[in-house]
Amino acid sequence: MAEETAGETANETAGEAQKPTLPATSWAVLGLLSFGEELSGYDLKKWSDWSLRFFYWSPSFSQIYGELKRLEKAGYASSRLVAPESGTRDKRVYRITDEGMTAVREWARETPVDPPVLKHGPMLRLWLGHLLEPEKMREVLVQHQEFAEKMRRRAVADVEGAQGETAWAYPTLTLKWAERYYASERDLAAAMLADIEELGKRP
Amino acid sequence: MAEETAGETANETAGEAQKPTLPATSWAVLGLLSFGEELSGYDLKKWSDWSLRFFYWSPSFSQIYGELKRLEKAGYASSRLVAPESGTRDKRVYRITDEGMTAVREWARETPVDPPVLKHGPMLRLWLGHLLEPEKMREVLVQHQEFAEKMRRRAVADVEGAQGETAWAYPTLTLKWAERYYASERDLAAAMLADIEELGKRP
DNA sequence: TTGCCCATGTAATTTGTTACATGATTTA
DNA sequence: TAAATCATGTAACAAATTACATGGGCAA
Repeated sequence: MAEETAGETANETAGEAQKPTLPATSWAVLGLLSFGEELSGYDLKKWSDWSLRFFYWSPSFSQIYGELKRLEKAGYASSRLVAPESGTRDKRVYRITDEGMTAVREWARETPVDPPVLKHGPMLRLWLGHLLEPEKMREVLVQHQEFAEKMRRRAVADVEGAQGETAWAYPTLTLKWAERYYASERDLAAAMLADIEELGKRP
Repeated sequence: MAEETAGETANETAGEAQKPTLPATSWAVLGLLSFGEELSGYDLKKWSDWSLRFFYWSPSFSQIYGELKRLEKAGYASSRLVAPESGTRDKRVYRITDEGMTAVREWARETPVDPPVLKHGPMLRLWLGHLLEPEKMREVLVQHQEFAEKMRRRAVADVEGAQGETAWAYPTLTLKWAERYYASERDLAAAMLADIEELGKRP
């Protein structure tokens, strides 16, 4: 069986060096590098934790290290070892190459738009409402609501921090999107709480 | 390094048979079975494709088969082979056990609420706006908008289908949530399109 | 009567996480 | 001066996908 046929036979035509097809996470890491800084794996993790986190899950340290190796092998990034100055251990820092820039630009421009991946644990549990007491359902929703509000606030704070910096115009735009997204998520939880109330009244 | 410390040393205390800690996907599959039907892997995939899909990614066939084996080994589901009647090949069908019911109920009630996992490809690309022409950005957003509207419509259609069936009260509730969620997603894309327009006018 | 889709799985591979190892630096 | 924390990685493992194998019914 084909199972979600998404062909694309990775062909090795003639002698041309074949561009490897990278998963989205690689592009995310290369994207972080595309802003031009020379960064270590640790830096990248930290940065992705507070930027990508709003709309894209932040990969673990170990995966970032792995992706960096892959990107370097593909010629999309180069690295050098930084000698241990006072107060640091030696470490490897990465910088995007010209080919990397070309590749990530191409990816951002040409990749087909595909649906976001969502794994909404709270909704999964509410879908199984026949297994929970209404009280528990409310608890789940309230906690989710609080999470959403917390995220919204963070996005607001970050937007204010980046205000006016034209270099960060697009990241700022996605932060504004995040602000609205988490506001909506919060309101949707409230609406669902109301729906449950309603269901309880006239069964 | 501890890397996202989330301890929980899976201890094998004394002689008591230890409940295995299952990942969310297992619970999703067991949740499908918790409605009481006797179902094959294929059935489950189909059903999850049109129900869970709105708020939880639908696992592949092969993963569902794997989860079923695991659930059976854990004693949460039992299976039997159905002989090939006319027009069918022989197949294995699964049914939830009493222990499975207890376990999934316990999970739904007691598991800590954790944040949804989101991998929003379109936003990732817009975050990298410095790599795209505004025209391309608009294209991405419009396509995402169309996807969201399509999903919203499907949710609406499904809500209508399930109307009134009290057995499906909670699944229906989550469909209503999905309707609003995808409406919001669509509107957020529209708002972002406006923001980009704005950015273009006065740089 | 051949090609195609439904159906049921297993195998190989990739993606991603958690656990572990190591050293240096701050802080109690 | 011991413990917590920052920093940089590797190794082992788990989760999830794609590819492959197989057979039956149906439509051209």
